[in-house]
Amino acid sequence: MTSAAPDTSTAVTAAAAMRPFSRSLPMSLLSARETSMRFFRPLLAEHELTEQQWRVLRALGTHDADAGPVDASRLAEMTCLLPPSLSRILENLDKRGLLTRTIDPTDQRRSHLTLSEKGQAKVAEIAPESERRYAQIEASFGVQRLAELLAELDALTIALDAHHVDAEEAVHGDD
Amino acid sequence: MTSAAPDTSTAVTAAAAMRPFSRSLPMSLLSARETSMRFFRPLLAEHELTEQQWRVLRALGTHDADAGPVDASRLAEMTCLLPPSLSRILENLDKRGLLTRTIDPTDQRRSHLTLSEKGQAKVAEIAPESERRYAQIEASFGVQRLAELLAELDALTIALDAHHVDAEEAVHGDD
DNA sequence: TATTGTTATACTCTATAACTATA
DNA sequence: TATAGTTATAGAGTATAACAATA
Repeated sequence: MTSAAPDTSTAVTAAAAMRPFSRSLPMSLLSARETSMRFFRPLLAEHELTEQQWRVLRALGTHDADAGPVDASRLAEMTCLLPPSLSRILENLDKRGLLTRTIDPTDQRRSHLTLSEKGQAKVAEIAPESERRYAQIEASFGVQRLAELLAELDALTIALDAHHVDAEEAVHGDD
Repeated sequence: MTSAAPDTSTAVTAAAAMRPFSRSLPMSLLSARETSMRFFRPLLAEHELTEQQWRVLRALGTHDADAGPVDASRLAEMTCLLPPSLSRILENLDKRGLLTRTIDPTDQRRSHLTLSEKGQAKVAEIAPESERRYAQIEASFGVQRLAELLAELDALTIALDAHHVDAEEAVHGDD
């Protein structure tokens, strides 16, 4: 190679130095999520629910009451939704009568969010078919194998979250 | 239980019968993706790229030329984008001079999509810092452990995709 | 007649900032 | 002063259908 080589040789080299697109974690996670969501999207569409609305209903529907009441901040974290997005989803579900909001007596800024009876019925209506489709996923990949994959995914999330908590503390540490 | 039991008892039971929200595959995949994307979002924002635009650049940048040219259909599949979304992203990248489109001589409906020199330079500019952040993920979770997780994710995607290919064939089988 | 890709349309979510009410 | 939650705003992607050009 001589100095007559075009500038782009650097670019090509550097791009080629990246891990292949197909072997990147975010992409593998997205592909896996897309293929798994394909099992559920038609079902949600039948019930006129977006994925995000369903996440909220589902989170509230299976929330363990022993774990304390759910407020908007906590629900946003659970469902991977930003507060403004959640706010509008809650407004929508509230209008449809699926949601009950009660103000926290000890802190009037907070609301305790629960499913209304209608909301519980909606989840109950969808649950059997949802579980049936989930069982197809388990059957295709193996129940045990899927359980191990879930455990690894959760371990990854915890490991990486710790990373960001560190970063956040560093920011506040400047105060 | 008597006939006096309220209707909602069924609802509550069925909702409780669902797997916990935190143990559902789509949710675990989403959480894992969110935490991993947190490593890259600030970087992409610095370069004024959305996640989806970056997926396209990245797919084209590391595409193996031996695997044949990339057309829009194939790129949509690779990047998990719907054709209309991809169409606008390509328009955007084209306007920014990052993209080259050449019409397939053997089928004039198709375009062959590649990075322009500027596009290659853009990817090369971002790649080192992107790889640095990826290395942090590997360090947090373990290189080997992450590789195994990726392999399982890809196996899952293949297993579930086969499911949908079957379903699609069944539809066309009615013709 | 089917396929590739774009355009049209309506809706939803994302993201950031600003704001209100409460603590 | 800080926090919980909503509202404002701009922008982008999602999803379906309809369309033009090509095969």
